[in-house]
Amino acid sequence: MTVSVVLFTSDLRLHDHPPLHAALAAADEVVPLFVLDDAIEDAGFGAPNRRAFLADCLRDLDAGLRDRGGRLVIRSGDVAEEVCRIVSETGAGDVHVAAGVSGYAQRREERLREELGSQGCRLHVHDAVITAVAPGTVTPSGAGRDHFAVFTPYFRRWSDAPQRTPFDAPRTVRVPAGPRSAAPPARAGVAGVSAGLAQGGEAEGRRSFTAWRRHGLGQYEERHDDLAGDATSRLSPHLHFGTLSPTELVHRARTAAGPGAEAFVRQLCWREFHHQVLAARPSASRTDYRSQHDRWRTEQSAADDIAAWREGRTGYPLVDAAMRQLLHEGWMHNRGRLLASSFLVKTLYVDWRVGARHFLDLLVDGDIANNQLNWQWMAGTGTDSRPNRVLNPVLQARRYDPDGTYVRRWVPELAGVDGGAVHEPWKLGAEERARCDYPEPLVGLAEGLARFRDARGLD
DNA sequence: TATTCGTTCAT
DNA sequence: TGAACGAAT
Repeated sequence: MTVSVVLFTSDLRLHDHPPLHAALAAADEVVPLFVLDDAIEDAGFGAPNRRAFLADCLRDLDAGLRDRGGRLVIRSGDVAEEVCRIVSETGAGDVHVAAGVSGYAQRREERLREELGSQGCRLHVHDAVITAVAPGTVTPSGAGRDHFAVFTPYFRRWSDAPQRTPFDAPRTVRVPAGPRSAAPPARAGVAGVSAGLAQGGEAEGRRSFTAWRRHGLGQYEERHDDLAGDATSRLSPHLHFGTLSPTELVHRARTAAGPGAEAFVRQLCWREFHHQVLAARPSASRTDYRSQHDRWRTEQSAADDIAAWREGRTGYPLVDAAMRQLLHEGWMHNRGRLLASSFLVKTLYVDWRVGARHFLDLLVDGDIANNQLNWQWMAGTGTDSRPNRVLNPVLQARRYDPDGTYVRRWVPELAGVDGGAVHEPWKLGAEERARCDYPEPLVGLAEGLARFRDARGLD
């Protein structure tokens, strides 16, 4: 009787799962294992919204495995130690895991390789699980370059890269009776969760994608930047936890075809672009990818401004609406993310790491590669070739929330102001102004711009 | 084969 | 403005 272990990480699904597929093909029995890693808690990355979503995912994965005659084995502690323990309990000869890109994932892989090797157990690291195209498989043609720093050429090459046909979910999974499992964590047991947090799990992810593909994909190109329309796929948490397979999404979007599908695939590629940058430069999660020699304002020197930004009371309605959506849902519209991050780094001139940390504390899809590199993009220290652009929240509001619906949805103090006037409450008459309990702008846009341009040494 | 240069393009 | 590419050298 041969036994293999499948270590689930951010790939909490049964459909299109190469490690599971390989393990089932080669062994009589498989131990599907998930380890709640103490290291993640200690590092402060166990944000309540993601822990709650993760709880949904683990319950659903366990349910899916039980439907197929198996179960999920859940342990907590140190990942490498727990894997080794399962290996010695079951006599497994092989461990399968998806390749990851973060520093954490790379260290985990190294430790597994070392410790399993000394136990005489083989480690199989599978590419193209967390991304459709594995980082490093597509590189610029010039010598010595290990990753793309510009999106468009990457997109072209990524689009031409071969992709496997998605695997079906297995019909049956035989799990040895021995290994004990902790009960799957309950979402209800997590404190501090956003009231409007989405539900996790593969079944929910597949249901969402199917519905959105039918009703949202066709108009995605025209509508994805419309804040009030809320017409994005909202699949980011499922991609983060791997309850949906990027390979399958690309495959099914390409089958659907059309401009909406192309625009959607392009966005999926942005995620992979950031993954391949981080895989090549793991330090970009903490330090400037391309330094502009900033002397950022910090947690200490800009405490009041930062608090106002976090709580959604900067006095700029669209920024505040976006920040309150984040607090309430643990998720933010992508256009809001760009605007809110530009405001913090460019207008308030606060260190991008402060903003990135706040987003990671709340975002259910909070992902090191996407979050940190998008923040660096907006800070002008990332891969943007126009590092000094500043988004004007009023102009952005006119373009992406022309009639103010998004603002009124999230900023109840302004719910009584009609139309686009809601974006400039400082222009309201004294009487109407007095009726809404809404703050004055934290800083003038011209003043913020001057500070930024001065700090960057621009004329 | 390696370097340079013009062109394209950019969340 | 700078990255990427491909053509020219």
